[in-house]
Amino acid sequence: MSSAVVTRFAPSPTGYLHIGGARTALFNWLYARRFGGRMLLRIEDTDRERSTQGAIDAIVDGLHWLGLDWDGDVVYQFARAERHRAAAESLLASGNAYRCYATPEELTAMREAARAEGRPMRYDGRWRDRDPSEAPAGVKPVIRLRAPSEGETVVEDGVQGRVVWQNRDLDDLVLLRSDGNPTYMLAVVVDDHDMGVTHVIRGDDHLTNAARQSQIYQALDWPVPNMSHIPLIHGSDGAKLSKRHGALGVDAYRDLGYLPSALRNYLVRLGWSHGDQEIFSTDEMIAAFDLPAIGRSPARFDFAKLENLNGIYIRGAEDSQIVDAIDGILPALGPARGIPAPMPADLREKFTAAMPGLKERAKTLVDLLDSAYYLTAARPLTLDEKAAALLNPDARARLAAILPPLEALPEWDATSTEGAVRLFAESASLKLGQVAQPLRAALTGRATSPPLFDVMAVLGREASLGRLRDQIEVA
RNA sequence: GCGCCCUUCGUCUAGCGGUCCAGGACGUCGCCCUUUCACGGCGAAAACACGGGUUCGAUUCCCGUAGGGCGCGCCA
Repeated sequence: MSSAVVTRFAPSPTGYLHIGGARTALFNWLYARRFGGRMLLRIEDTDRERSTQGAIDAIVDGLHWLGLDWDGDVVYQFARAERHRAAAESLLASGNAYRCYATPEELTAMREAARAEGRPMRYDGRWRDRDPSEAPAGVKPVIRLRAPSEGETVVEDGVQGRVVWQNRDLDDLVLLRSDGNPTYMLAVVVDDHDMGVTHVIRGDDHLTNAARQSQIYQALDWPVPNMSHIPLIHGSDGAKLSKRHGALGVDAYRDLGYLPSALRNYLVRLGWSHGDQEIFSTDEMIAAFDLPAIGRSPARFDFAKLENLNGIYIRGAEDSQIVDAIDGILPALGPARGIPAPMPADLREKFTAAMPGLKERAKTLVDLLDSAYYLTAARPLTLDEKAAALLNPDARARLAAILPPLEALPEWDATSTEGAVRLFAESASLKLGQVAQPLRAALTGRATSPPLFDVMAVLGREASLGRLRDQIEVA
């Protein structure tokens, strides 16, 4: 077993963990788990201007929430700058790199001229073979890779297949900046090598980088890891996923009421498939996951399908798990609904009691919270005009007439709500629906509301039939 | 502009030369279940971008065209 799989997830901490990154992390995680390997986490914080601790925390939290873990300590790329510099120096020493004294202004002018003349926008190699003695005074050089100018660079991609570039189309990339800091391109290669990464799985926006990185590996005389470039996720209009599409942080999906299990399932099926199977438990995904089954075309993000999956996962979850999940998003959603952030024990009890009915018809936790409105509604509840209108005059009169005698009815068993409701209806010589509709409206104050049985299940635990009557004032 | 990648129902996809007048899922529509909303069941409409090849035979292989995407920074 000399080839144990090592994958890595390497986000740059310049924002939240977005949905595309989450999928990349998931794929790396699945691949490592599938082949008994390890997944490492590396924070690419070499851009000191844009990297923040808040972003690092958001990424770590996001991974935790999604249920993705990593092996070993987190590697911080910036801390390894010395090692990267050494690699650049060795490349200089071996003649595989050279100092370039072109100034940023000069390079910008070069690019603009190239664009204007319709030529490829590449570095022209003006310092590639120039004698260092010609270096202008006062200009700090960068170190560039002396990339092969002829022949081709080939990447045997696990997803894309064999991809070939003509070396003449690839220019001499910068390895070390003039301030002595490594570029991403150098750092990635050195880190992946040092960390023993065997499989690089990332978005296909890195496909071109794969060619250039291959050249660095070759210059360093290191073996090139297996590369797999997975297609990007696009918005519903086919354009690159952006804020307006749902390129939200995973924390936003959590607050939108999605379950991590559902999001994982949705994400794994975006670009990857296993026959006709749509629902995968974590174990099933691990057992079935493989790179060749990943498609090569970009997938559009579809909230409707995510919602459907989420509903399936909500219905299939344990009641207590759903309550826990709700508790988790209360800091974000509770205040607006008047629910304190750790849920009080008594409310938790009500939620749990109502959960069987509640989760049956919710697509998101937010839906569920909305339809559980009656759990926290102020009592007594009034049967307002709107609600009363739902009851036909005849039924309304009979309901009003029958209310007092309800006192005489036996207390119902909270576990047999349906029976109690039927008893209630029969006492008033009304059909079940005739009672249910207005009663539900009264209890929730909403047009579309949770089914009567949910309401009763909870009220039944806290009130006798008689006390229930007191909670509803028929206008 | 140059390079690379992609192209099956609205969307995610199955299909790896004949089993395909193309299968599954979401969504949509209809019916059933239910005196609510859901859930569930049944059913319907809905796709191989276009043009050339190769082949006895192309959704499947090759080449173009069109369309889309990504990259082309001393960002990552």
